[in-house]
Formats: sequence, structure tokens, C-alpha cells
Amino acid sequence: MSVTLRLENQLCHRFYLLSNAFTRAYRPLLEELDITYPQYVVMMALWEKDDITVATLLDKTGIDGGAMSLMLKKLVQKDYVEIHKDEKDARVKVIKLTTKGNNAKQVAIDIPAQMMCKLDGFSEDEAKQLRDLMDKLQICFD
Amino acid sequence: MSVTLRLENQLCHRFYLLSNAFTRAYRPLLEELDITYPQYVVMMALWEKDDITVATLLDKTGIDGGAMSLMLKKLVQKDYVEIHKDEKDARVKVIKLTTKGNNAKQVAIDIPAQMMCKLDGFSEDEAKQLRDLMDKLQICFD
DNA sequence: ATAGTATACTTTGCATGCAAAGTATATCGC
DNA sequence: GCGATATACTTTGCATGCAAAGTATACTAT
Repeated sequence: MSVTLRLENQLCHRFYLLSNAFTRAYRPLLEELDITYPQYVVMMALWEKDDITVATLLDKTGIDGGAMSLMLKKLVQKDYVEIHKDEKDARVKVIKLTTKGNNAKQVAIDIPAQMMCKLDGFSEDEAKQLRDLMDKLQICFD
Repeated sequence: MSVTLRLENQLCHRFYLLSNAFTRAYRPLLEELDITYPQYVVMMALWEKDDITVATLLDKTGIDGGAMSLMLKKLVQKDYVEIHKDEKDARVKVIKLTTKGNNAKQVAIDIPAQMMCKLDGFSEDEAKQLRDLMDKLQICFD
């Protein structure tokens, strides 16, 4: 049969498997914060810099716009963020961390190291190679 | 702020972005077959070898069991596969390609090359490096 | 000023992914 | 043989991802 059509030869299937594996692996680490992996991505973006528009958040995270609307509502419910209207442009909404949202960073600060522990046997050098290759591949989709 | 908590330093976010990017990129290529990317994964597994159990299919594809149940029903509706009961073990279901399902392979045979075209600028050598690194990383989650 | 267009989000419908519970059947231990 | 387990799937509830439609507001060209 065709060599190229074999599942084991395809990059996409590896991305599918690893992306899902990461999401599953994060779940127990995020339990304490009571958030999902995509919500964690939003929080990381906000810990870097909050008081940003939804559009900026979408751009930084790469999350779907429709999903973002729902997620922000949930993060408001969990008292992690607040949604404010922009005074200059009524279409724009600005997202800010609450005190609880800011404090959550202190819990999250240890999560990357905990994830690293799970990746035992994968060196920092290999991680860097992987990041570089993935960044180059990402350009193909931009 | 913490270096490790930055979104741009994390492998997981890259996997998240690229996995989603692949799924989106496949959509137009799969339109003719009227299937989604996960359904395409199932079909690829079956084109390699059909007449296999659901458990084997789950193992080859890495797809969620619950999702697989629904997907197989949809693939039956689309007349791509048939679900038979195993005679020896009543718990087991065996999946077989229909004639249409088998013929669909002739359409799918060109899909990998079309995807390659989208990845312009990414060499086969780099793809191999990426596959190798990803396989090593995958082991961490097994 | 106004119509037409662009922008910033939200909503909706469908298809998973995930965990947990549920069902049916097979196998094991005694 | 029978009860306790294990196995093979299915179902369910929740959270996205995606595309497309919808809403509100801002901008642009005439």
C-alpha cells in the first residue's frame, strides 16, 4: 500500500496524539486551580500581561473566538478575571485578572516543573530542537 | 516573571497550536470524502488493515473510546464501514470496510501529497527529525 | 450626514476528547 | 458451577475547536 497514507508515517497523527496527551497530563496539575488546559493557556497569557483586549488574548493564545467567549465567562464565574468595556471603543472588551486570578499565579508557578518531571528522559536540548522545528512548521500555517 | 510560565517557552502550547492547525488544514482536503480528520484517521487505520476489533482500532489510532463509538456509527451512516459481531466473543465488534470505504482510498491516496504542498519550506529531513523527537517524547506519556 | 464596509465579539450547531458510569459477556478462583 | 473480576464497548455530561451567522459599533468614501 501507499507509504504516505500509513498512519505511522504521518506528522499530523503524532501532533494529534501528543497534543491530547499533554492536555490529559495537565489535568491533575490543574485540579487545584480548578481550570482546564485551555483556560490555563488563557491564564498564562494574562499572567504575562493583563488588561488586554479579547482580540489580543485570541492572538496570543491561538484559541478559537467562540470558545474564548465561553471560557472567559467561566473564568469570571471562577473569579479569576473581570471583563470591562473599553471606554473609547464600545465594541472592545478588556480582560483583567482579579486578585484571586493574580494570586493563582503562585500556585501555577510550579506547574511547568511538575510537567517537566513527567517528561523524564527528554532532555532540555531535545526540547529546544523540538521547539525550533515546531516554530518552523508553524510558519507554514500562518 | 517566571521564565518557565511564559506561553512562548512551552512545548505544550506549540502542540496545541499545530495539532489544531493540522485539523483545520485537512478539512478542505477531506471535503470530497465528507469526513472529519479523526474519521480520516480511522479510515487510514482501516485501509492499512480492516476486519479488526474496536479495541485494535482504538489502539492504532489513539482515539477516545467514547468518541470512537459515535464515529463508527457515523462512518456506518456514510456507508464507509460495517460493524459485525464477533462469533466467538459476544462483547467484541469487528469493523470492516464497505466497497465504498475501500474505494475511498483511491481518493485519499493523494491527500498526503496535498498536505505536503501546504508545508512548503519544511524539508523531508526536518520532518524526519521532528518525527523522531516526537516519538521519543511520546514514550514519556505511554 | 449616510450608505456601505470593516471590526470586535457572541451565539449556534456539530464533532470530538475526556472521565466516569453503565451494560453485556467472558474468565478466574475456589 | 458460582460469585467475583476483568474485558469490550456504549452512554452521558461537560468543555472545547471550528465554521458560519448574528449583533453592535466604528470607520470610510462620497
